[in-house]
Amino acid sequence: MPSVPYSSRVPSPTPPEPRPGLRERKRARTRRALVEAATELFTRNGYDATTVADIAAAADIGTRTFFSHFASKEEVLFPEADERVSVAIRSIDERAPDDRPADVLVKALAHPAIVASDDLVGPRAALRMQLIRTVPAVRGRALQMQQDAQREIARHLHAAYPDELDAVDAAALVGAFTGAVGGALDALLDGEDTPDPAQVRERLSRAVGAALAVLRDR
Amino acid sequence: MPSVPYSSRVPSPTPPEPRPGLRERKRARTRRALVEAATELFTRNGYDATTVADIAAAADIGTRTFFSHFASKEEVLFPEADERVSVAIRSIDERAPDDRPADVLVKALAHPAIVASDDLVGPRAALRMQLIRTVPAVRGRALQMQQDAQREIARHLHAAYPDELDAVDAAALVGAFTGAVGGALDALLDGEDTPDPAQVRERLSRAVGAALAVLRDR
DNA sequence: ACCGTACTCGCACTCGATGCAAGTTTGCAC
DNA sequence: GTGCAAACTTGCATCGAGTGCGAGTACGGT
Repeated sequence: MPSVPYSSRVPSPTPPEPRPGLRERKRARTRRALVEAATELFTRNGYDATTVADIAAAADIGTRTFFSHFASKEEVLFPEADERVSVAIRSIDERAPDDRPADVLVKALAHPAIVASDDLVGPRAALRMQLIRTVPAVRGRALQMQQDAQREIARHLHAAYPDELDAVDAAALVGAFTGAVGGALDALLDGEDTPDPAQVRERLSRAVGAALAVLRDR
Repeated sequence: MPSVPYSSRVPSPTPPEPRPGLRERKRARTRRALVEAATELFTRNGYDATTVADIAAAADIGTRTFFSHFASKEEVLFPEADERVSVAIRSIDERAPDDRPADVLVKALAHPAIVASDDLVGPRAALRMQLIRTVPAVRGRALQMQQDAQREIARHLHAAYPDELDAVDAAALVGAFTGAVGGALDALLDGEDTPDPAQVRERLSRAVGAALAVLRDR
């Protein structure tokens, strides 16, 4: 199995890991070194001016090896799986008996792990957001990941309400929600270089609420 | 001004074109030849197996010239500006006096030019849709275009209702709408290879309606 | 007929990405 | 420990997308 990033060989669905093992620890360290080197170089010299060879060299790793950890240059900006997706999934699975589909989504959005998510703030997240807004390749990748997340969530929502929502309805509902959040976030961060997290969250939930309200009583 | 596609120099907002001129006609013909050659080759051999050099050769044009018509290989799949965006904009500008913001969007969605849009059907559109679903680079590009469209529409909606919708609220509202449509469409075309246009449209509007209804009475 | 400009196109080059075929290291038996 | 297989790293060669440059060609206006 050549050319496919090795990480994909170790899905590790539920942690039955009594001990990571030396090999895996080394590998993780290398991976981390690449992420850090990339962050540093992107910040200092910019995304386009930084080559994959630069990153590998800075991490003291063969250029070829970079691609056994990350499938592409963009990938190094998204080293961890999106926390928010799994939170949304869990919100669906652990729904209250009398929750309507839309309630589940609203509650997921209010979930602590989502509200407190560092995806919007934090040192590396700031760089990520900036690059998403300025580098086409990165933006494209981010949008793809968002669409994948939507599909996944819609799948679960449909499974949770098989009688009331078919697959298409569920996708439309999830799309409306994530679309509202995404649109608001996009507008909200438009001119900002260092947004205040608390303020963003406040403004975001107001805007989403307003959008849903407008839809409700039109 | 090298390397920037020449087409971007000719936005031509409103047609004051008394005569295209030989030069422009030639250029347009070349462009068309490239699109057709690309369509043909993509269909026959697949996207990845077709190089830009192949396309240019098939159109009997220098490889270098391809990039003076299209900024990238993906671009050749989207030769004309998205009709739907301008329709949505026009729907906003020509709104009825008592239309609420959401009404405007709903009406735009029902607009003939959108309902009858060949973006989902037609020979080239089918190829496009298939490649969007299978080739990451194409999907990324399509999603970027959709986000650009959302921003544009939100900007106009905000301008049309400056007192009731600020920029963020407008973006959230438009995001909810387009998200619902996009999500439904994505799910709807999931397994289909040759979807029936009429049926798609019918099912689509039902799903979007359902999503909005669910939001309305949650 | 003349000239400026718009466009074409070949050439050389950079960079991201991949196949291949060694090497090297780890995990696991015995 | 010894030995072996699998996991991982790495250099090398190669391909294709995309760009700067500079020379050539054709159109458009005078």
